Amino acid sequence: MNTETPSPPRLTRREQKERTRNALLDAALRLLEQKSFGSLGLREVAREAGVVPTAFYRHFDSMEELGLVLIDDSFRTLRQMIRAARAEPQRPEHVIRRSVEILVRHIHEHRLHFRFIARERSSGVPALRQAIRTEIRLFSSELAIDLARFPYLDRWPAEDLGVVATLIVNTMVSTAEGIIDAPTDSREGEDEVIRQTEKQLLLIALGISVWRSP
Amino acid sequence: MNTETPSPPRLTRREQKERTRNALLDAALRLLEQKSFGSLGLREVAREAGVVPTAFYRHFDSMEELGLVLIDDSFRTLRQMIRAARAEPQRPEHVIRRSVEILVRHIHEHRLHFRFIARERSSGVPALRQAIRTEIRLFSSELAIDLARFPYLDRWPAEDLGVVATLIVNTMVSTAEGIIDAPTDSREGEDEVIRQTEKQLLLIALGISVWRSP
DNA sequence: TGTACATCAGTGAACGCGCGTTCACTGATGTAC
DNA sequence: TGTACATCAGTGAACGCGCGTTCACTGATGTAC
Repeated sequence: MNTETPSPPRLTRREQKERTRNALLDAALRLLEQKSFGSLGLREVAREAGVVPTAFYRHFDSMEELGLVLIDDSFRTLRQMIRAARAEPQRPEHVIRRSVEILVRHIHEHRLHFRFIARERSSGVPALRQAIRTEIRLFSSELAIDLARFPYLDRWPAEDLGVVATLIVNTMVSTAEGIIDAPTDSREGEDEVIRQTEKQLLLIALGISVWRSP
Repeated sequence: MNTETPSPPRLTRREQKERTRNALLDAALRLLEQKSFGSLGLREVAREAGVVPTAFYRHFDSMEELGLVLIDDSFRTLRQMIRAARAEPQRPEHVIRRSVEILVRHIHEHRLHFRFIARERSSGVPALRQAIRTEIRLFSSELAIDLARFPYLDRWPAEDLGVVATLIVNTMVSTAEGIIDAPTDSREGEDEVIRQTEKQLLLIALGISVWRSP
């Protein structure tokens, strides 16, 4: 005898709605592997998500709103990564290697998010571009604060810390782009990118060590 | 009495064709200020250029072909800039300031080209992205050769020169993006970008001066 | 627990529109003699 | 120089298609009693 109730509602209305919403977001992310957000259509996303076009409007007012949510999600996970990285104790001589390692792992785990951000950072959709710029600037500021915790750097003027932070973030962004575009199967291109990034960061660190603010 | 022939053909067929072709390229560049190439339509470009959609096919097989021509044109003028810059004698202590100055002037003179390149560098149209990446890589290689002319650097391994060149080019790309997005009227944002770039390049130069290849 | 009603996520038809591409054409420019 | 023909850049009508958005709907889930 089957003791389970015959056909209990597996999902509440709320859960089902959440599920469809995520299906739409995931569908968009998947399609964004191949094309830019500006040329991505509402019907296209709905089709990929397996719902009828009009269902889209139950979740988002427009494609732009969906795009902003994607940006939000992308940076949320990125911030989680940073928080985790900050929490673990770092021996100074390993900071570079370890930071690059964490970044690379995170890129692999959130490849689609990173690809989306990298692509739309300079895109033609003003609202998205603006939102991403703001997040990256925020990110630089936080890095500047982290830098100020290092001995010697703690006496630097905020402006110079900002300049250095921006340079480091730019380098990290290039790294991300390099890894995203490297073919998934071969690890060679990726290892090359990693070595190059480490050298670049080392060069910057050396520059910092002899810097005298003009 | 009018001594001029009444209605001589002002333009040969060839010249007229060239003119329309340029009108199409210019129209596309103008439209690309507001949107990405991937979402730019053939009819849109023809309309902006003042010709009928079908006339487009007399000049390009597809939008993609037009895009590749735009990339070609953009980098052609960039290479002219570099050649001119290389020709003038540089005193080492002014290299950074002078290089940034030249770059900034060139960006102003070819704003639309730069905006296009900056936008499509990470875009969703694979053929264009690929073409731009190739050009930028070429550009880095040339810079690496230039670097090898400096005393001290001439004894560096090619790989390390490449790493440094890439870092410098990345920084210059960021600068270009910053200047392109700064509002045209106010010079404040732009001056800030310039100062920041100079500091970043100086930091890199300092790093170079104490670098020992591991 | 059972019933009667409200809510609302997802459906399906319909709309007007701009798209890329085809085709036969026109008339000014170019060329051969 | 003049004439007769060839070339071909740009035209305009037409096509089928996918788009974003509207609307009235359905039927399962939620709620009040």
